[in-house]
Amino acid sequence: MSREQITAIIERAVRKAVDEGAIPPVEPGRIELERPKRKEHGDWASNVALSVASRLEMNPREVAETIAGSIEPAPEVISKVEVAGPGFINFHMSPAFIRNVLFEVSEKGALFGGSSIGAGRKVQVEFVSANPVGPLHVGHGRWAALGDSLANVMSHAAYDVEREFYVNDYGTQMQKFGHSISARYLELLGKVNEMPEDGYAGRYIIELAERIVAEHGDEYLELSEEERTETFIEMEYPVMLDHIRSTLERMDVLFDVWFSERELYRKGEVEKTTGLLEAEGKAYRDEGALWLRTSEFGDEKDRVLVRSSGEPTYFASDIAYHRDKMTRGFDLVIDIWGADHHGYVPRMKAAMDAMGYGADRLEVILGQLVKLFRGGEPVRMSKRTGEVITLDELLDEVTPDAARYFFLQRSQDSQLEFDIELAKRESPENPVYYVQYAHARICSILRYAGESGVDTSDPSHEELALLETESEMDLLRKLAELEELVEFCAERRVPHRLTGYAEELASLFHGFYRDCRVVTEDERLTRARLFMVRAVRQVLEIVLGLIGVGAPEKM
RNA sequence: GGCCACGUAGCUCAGCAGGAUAGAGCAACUGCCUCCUAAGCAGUAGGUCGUCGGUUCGAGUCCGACCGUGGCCUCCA
Repeated sequence: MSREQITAIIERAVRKAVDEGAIPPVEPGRIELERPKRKEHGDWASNVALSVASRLEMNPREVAETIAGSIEPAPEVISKVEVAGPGFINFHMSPAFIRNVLFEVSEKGALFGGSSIGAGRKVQVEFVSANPVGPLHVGHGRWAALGDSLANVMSHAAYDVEREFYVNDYGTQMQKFGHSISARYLELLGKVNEMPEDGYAGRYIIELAERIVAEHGDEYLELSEEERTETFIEMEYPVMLDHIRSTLERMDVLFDVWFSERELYRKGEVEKTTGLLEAEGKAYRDEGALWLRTSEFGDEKDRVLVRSSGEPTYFASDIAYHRDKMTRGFDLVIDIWGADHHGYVPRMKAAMDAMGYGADRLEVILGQLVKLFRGGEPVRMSKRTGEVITLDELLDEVTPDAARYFFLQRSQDSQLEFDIELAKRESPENPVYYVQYAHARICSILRYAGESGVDTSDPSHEELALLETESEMDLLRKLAELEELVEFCAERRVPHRLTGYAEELASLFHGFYRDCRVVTEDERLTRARLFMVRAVRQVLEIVLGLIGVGAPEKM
């Protein structure tokens, strides 16, 4: 709120200075306002004077003084305007204005911090989308945390968000899955059989085969390899899919839509899409294959849609899938992929262009991988033996809250080092507890207030003015930042910034707790502080909710 | 070889469309519980922001080259 107000005030001041001939005619341009890093620099700082002065080739300090002098007084909002440094104009908000945030939190409750920047925009976030041929690995956990929190924060910014999981239940990976089970099945029944070269070697495949033997004995022995593979695929992929779903549920990640690749084929969408592209001249035949002219849309070279064998590529069904997304009316589709798929981005964007939807309607977030550590020692993963730590195993050791918090802590552009020992520790080294503890501590204060029978009704404006110490004002200022934070995280797609804010807010609360006692003999001050503490609790709950972890009342 | 990301304190990382004296946690050291939760607080120490050049009034942030790490370069997914 106050950002727009101050921007408008600056614009008027610049115009006034120009009208009065104090500075030559100049457009203020886009006015940048930022939260200064240092407290002495006030609540907001603007560099208009710096940018205007450089265009006018004037002394920036003088320009700043002139603009600052033209600012209309608004004592109920701004207590002080000053020029500092090379020519910044710093704004100090009035304490009364700062305290108003408490009434806003009280009125809006769980909706506090919401923004309307995304209003009217229908967005889909597609993430995880693992092949249903095995358990989720730890990297999937990171992308689940990332996608879900991004969806949360975009929803809070008024985007109409849908979460989707694309089920790759078709094609090569499924065949490998079926073959692998078949091989283990034969092995268990004493038939000499070699595992397929590129099959899945994980222990879970053996478990699936063991269950089949236990339930069905040798009844599939007589089938041809092909029939057996088909049978096992149909029997077991729903099992894996359920498994994946329940793992995600443990992390409280729920999808609105589970979209099946098979359905695309069954409904003829893949064929229809490649046919359309060919009919429109966007795809052509060469050496028996059908190629999409992706090189005309920024890709390095053209890509195969349908192999010379007549088999569509994964790319073809992915295009059909994105075409389907577009027909569902999303203004924007965000795909979260593993960083190892980055080479795939230009061709998918090219396909969006080729279909006439425009590459801009697809955004791809590339999530970097997770490196597991245990007490500082890297946890080895071997694809050959299948000895990986699955997401489920991680969640057996680490609480889902800790896992989600750790996954979200780093920028998606950075590789994540996840130390299992650290995440397990229920101690101050673990930031998730630090934030949750602030919430629990407030709940304890509120319980205490309730038990001691003090008046907990809302304070008057006069009583609220009793909040005046530095630690109180710092805390109030931080509460007011939530809306900007939500907008920032939503627009830049950087949900990891939520954790930093949560820690800052918790830290300011702990500082306040040190300096100020809430429940005291002073009834009016007690009411004011209780009101503030309830607001802090509400905001912590909101932020923890966006991060996707719980807000415990006791610890 | 080409393309992409990353390189900031001993370690793991933030750093908000270029801004004022570069931040946090951990690890190290020093203090603080007759008091609403010490899962807390306060303090000390720790930096040529990979290197070199460029753009700018101003660069950790933008551009170029180089070095290092990881990933991808298939009619695989």
